[in-house]
Amino acid sequence: MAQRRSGHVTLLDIARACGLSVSTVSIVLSKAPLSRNVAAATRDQILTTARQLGYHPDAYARSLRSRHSQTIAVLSFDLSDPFCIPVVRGIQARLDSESYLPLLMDAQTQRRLFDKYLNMILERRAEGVIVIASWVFEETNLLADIKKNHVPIVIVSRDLSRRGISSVLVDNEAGGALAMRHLRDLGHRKIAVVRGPKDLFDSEPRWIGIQRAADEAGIRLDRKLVFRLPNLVDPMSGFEGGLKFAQQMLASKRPFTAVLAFDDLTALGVVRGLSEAGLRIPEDCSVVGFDDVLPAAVATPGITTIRQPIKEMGTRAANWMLEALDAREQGREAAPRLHRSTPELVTRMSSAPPPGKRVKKR
Amino acid sequence: MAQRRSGHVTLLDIARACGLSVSTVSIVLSKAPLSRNVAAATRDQILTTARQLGYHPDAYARSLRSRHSQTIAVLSFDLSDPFCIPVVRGIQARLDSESYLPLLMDAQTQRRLFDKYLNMILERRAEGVIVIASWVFEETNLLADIKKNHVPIVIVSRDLSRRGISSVLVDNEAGGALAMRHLRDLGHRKIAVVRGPKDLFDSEPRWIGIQRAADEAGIRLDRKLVFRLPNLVDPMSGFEGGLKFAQQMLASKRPFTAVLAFDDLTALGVVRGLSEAGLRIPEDCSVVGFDDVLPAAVATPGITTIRQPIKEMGTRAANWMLEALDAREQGREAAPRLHRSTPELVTRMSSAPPPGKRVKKR
DNA sequence: TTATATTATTCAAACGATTGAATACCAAGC
DNA sequence: GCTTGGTATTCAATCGTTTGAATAATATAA
Repeated sequence: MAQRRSGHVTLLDIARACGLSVSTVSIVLSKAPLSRNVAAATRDQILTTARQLGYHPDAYARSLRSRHSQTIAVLSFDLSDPFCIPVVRGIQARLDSESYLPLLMDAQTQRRLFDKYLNMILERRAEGVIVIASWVFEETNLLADIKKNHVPIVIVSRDLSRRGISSVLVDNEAGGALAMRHLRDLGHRKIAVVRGPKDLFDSEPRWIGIQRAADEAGIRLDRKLVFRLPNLVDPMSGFEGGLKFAQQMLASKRPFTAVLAFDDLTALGVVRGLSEAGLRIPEDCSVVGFDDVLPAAVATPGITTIRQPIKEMGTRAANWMLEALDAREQGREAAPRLHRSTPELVTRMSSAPPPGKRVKKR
Repeated sequence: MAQRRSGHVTLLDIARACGLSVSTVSIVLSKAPLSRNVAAATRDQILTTARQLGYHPDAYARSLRSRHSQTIAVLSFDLSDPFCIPVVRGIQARLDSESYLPLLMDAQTQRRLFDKYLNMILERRAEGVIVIASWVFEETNLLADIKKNHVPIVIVSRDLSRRGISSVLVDNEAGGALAMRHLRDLGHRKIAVVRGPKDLFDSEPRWIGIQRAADEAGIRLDRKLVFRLPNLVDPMSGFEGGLKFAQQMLASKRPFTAVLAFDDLTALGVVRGLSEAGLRIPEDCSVVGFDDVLPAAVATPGITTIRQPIKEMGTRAANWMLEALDAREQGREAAPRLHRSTPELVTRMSSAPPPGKRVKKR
């Protein structure tokens, strides 16, 4: 384990140990085309000495020279949101077989950190950026710096395709409608709704879908039973919002037999609020969420929800990124794309026919 | 936005645009000591041109030269485990003010990925590694390669201090005892236990603490009501294990009024299993978890649990890392340390006195 | 025997930044 | 007029790797 001035073993160390030049060693260790006419004996000698000395090529030197960082930045707006991890998993799954390293960054819902990481992405010469963000945050020129440097971008959970950025997200409107239709099918007519916060992209289309399906079913939504979450700072605030609004619903004395929540955490908050008031879920009131994240699945009763194919969305984003990188390699510029994944109803235990209308079993 | 052969703006671009040498530009932009005797006019000119051209220093070139990657790797055994994120948050919180970038890596409970990332850590010349791992995985020489290269290591959630690695973890034994004493205080005598899997470091000490507290309270644990989780592959398997064992408990026909679960996900599984059989939590049976992760807090009933100060543990780990880096800077080698955080009982709604023993309110 | 190819290895110039040493300029001191 | 001492800027080497071009040694063809 020969150590030199720097703590790490370099090509030069190996070259010296073998009595060869740095070039030869490099050619062999990086499996360059030329290595096919390096004598087998020499090759073996280099390989074994490298192993003995514990050689690890310096990614910095290599990237500097080769002009490839082999890095794809994954900038998440909030890693503590259970939504993000499956996206990341999907990305990792696709990137695992490639030689790219996903560079995970967590903006923690803070604009300052978002900017800071954007800057690091540029400095670290990431070859592409996958952004997981539902924020609106006046993003007009947030990603401008990235685009200016011709770094391909793919965004998950937000439609920026008209700004020229490839986007993959769930069909929120269809999802909202799906949730509403599920409640209608069960026989509910009086439905409370907790809408998402203003600065979240998903909020509006989901609400539109809900209204559309309500109209189609001839259900009139009681304005007093429609709430709107304040801006979220972390996943817990969705829960707390749901809890608070559940109390308000009850306090309003308006009749309702089901609650359609903006997302799963909100739904869990609603369940808590209603339960504390002595209501049983789903016997006295149904609750439906959105997303299908882990906490919704492991709660009891399990939350009926609209599933986003989260992991698949991540994989798709990674796939597009690889294609964009390929295109750029060939001098082309990949055209921005848009994909709306189809949401899916996951029926768990938090929804059932309204009280006094037990038509289906359970 | 002058682009050169590489897509990025370099010092040379700025130097040319200003009619100065690369050195001067570098000195100004990197705020080197020499910059104090660069004429103010020159300085301004450089600064504004840099901004205009959209200059971002190349981290690779800089690190290669300065021999500092400004990177601390954070290798998590499974990011989808709700335990990991708060640790990461704690690390980020401490590192945010420093110029170090946390390089997040997710081994997804796969040995192969763990190795792969370990290798990347070396290649990317991370200056330190914080490992979040409770695995046993015959780690004898897993981290050997890292140590050989004199990269400081701090491990979270595992005691490797006798192997010379600084370790911060919760006092599992105290936590186990705390949980048991809580149930005893409520009046429980017949308690089922779901032990952790063999290859998880936490399993044994928690079990020891539970037994110790049971002994002290004169509680005899019914062997038929003690279960052991199989090895976990993801957070859901804890849930499924709890669910399955709850069914076995009931099938065994042995009497019990409380369940002490290995962790929160397991506790949630137990709650589900008992609920499906018609038992009410906590009226008919109490359930206690361990860790205090998000799903335990947002479930209804909220899970009574033993809280680990997870974020603080992350912060401490980061702090030690910075100190170790400092020490190394000065040629010293920081001595390995060990900290056992004090666990704390968080009383929620899943625990209450046993049926027929309603002594306390509620 | 000389030219030509093939095989095995090395030279040397990058990549983009940093930095100790060098240079040029100019004023002041003797 | 020559040194001394700032001030302002540049030279040139360096970090560890890659790679097109060059070289050397050997084998094959003419």
